[in-house]
Amino acid sequence: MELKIGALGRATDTNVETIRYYERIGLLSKPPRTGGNYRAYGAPDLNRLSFIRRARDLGFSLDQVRALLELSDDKARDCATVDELARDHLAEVERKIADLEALKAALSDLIASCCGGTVADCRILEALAPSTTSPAA
Amino acid sequence: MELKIGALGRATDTNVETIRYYERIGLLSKPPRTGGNYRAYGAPDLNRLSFIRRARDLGFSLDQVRALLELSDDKARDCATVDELARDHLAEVERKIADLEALKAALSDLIASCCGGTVADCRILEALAPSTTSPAA
DNA sequence: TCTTGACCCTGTAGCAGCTACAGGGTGCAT
DNA sequence: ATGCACCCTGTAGCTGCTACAGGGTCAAGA
Repeated sequence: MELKIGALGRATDTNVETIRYYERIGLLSKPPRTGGNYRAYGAPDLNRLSFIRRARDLGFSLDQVRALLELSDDKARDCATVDELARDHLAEVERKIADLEALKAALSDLIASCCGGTVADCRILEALAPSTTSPAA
Repeated sequence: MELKIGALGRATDTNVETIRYYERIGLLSKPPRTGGNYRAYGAPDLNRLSFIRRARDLGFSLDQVRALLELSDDKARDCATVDELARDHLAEVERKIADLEALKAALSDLIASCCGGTVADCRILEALAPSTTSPAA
């Protein structure tokens, strides 16, 4: 079972440029080549790339994915590190959500105050503008 | 009232490199220079940069900020466009929150399934790994 | 007067995580 | 023989900054 890069891309829902990029940064190893210098991938590559894509979908950074891959290669190891990585990531996601919630509240306030006049007395722009100091100071 | 770039940066809590960057991309106009070729900013620049920073803090993209600035220059204009921009942005923020919530749920599931063995039977890695097909197919 | 030090200048390269070319080669069908 | 889909390499672009290197300016202190 040999896959060319296009087939691997279709199988994992990954852009071919992205696959080559992963190879370039060492996330995927360089596959053997066919006579015509095409990359020839096998099942392990497919598995590895699928793993990467799932982790990416879950929002892990490439560095985190790299760490997860290394951990999963070392089968005897205690899985506490994996757990920690996931927990750290979860905490990060929660932080982001909190930030966005605050943002959302601020934006909602802004929007609620718009009463549809002209820009000259738009409350949204007013809220963004610096505290009412005369511009020609 | 003249400000050198450092003072403007301190006044608006902005890195000087960022100010120069904003100038380079045309978000701030090129200020006059002193005899020693230093940028000399006035109050309008301070106001404009403050506006930019607040909008950025609210998560507007530089392109959106650019649009807001253009809109606010045209005082006679109907402020519906401003309102629309803000609403679009709010929708975007809400979409991001929803995505992150989904992510959070998936991660929580993952973490809940970890039972602290070795990596060989770590459920987190298992969940990320491709559906149980033999690797050497 | 000289020197130190804080500030300023330009230009370029780097970060994440891809994506999009240009300009060529391969391989199969018609 | 030709067309077309696919592959190759290498490089540059995207967002929104940030971080240099390698210089110039200017005010204060010795």
